[in-house]
Amino acid sequence: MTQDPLLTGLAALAVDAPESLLERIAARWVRVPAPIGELSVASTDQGVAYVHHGEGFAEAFRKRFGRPLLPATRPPAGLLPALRTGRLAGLRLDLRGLSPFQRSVLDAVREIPRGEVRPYSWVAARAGRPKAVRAVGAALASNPVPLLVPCHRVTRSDGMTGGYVFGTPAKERLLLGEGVDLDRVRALAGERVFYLASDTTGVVCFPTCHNARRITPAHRHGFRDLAQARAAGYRPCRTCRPGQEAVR
DNA sequence: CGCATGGCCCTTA
DNA sequence: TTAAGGGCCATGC
Repeated sequence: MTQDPLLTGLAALAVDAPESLLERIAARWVRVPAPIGELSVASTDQGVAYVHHGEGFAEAFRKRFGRPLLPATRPPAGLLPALRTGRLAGLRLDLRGLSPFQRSVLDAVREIPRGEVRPYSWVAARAGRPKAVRAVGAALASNPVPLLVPCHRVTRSDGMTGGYVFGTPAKERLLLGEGVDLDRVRALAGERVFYLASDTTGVVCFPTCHNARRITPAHRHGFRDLAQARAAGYRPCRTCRPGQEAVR
């Protein structure tokens, strides 16, 4: 018998745990529709922690988080709109457990607008680690919340699609669904064009930047690298911010 | 111009 | 503690 108040308190909890304790410890899961098929989504009391596609959701969750998993009665607030519109407003994410580097990578990825793509090197620079390009790839490979943090919008600097947690084909389907003209990106890359400039605005952009898409053909100029664009008198677009990545 | 090869750096085993 | 390897990148034939 102990009179220790802490121990007696803990013993009481074990017998009669308050609902809040369960919610602190366990995660809740739901299945929701997405453009690439059904997703399994796990949330804690802090927000969405895990998005899974395909088989083996429960096993993968247990292996990664090691906490109890219970069914939820409904999707967490903001999840369905976020999947539909790509807007995260009103949706909380639980990204505890990620390293500072991973978090800064995901923060950078969240800057990429729907319908546009950026290179891995751009993400590395925005995350404050311009040379950690491969590490960005590794960090995105373990992105716990794909689609919500849109890592499918990060593509290779040579114009190829690059890898994806849910497979490259899924990545391409998502991008096409958002209106990214992958054929055009590839055609430009085939001509070694990775930047587009407008001689009416004097601005140079990534090809998928919404500003670049409005350049009239007569005023459009393609560049292989930013140095050449700068030499021709163009300054980087303040929206898509080319030049945060390493020079080609 | 296509391919190979170092380089880089964060994570995991 | 260290070593190996990854959703990459730039260079050099």
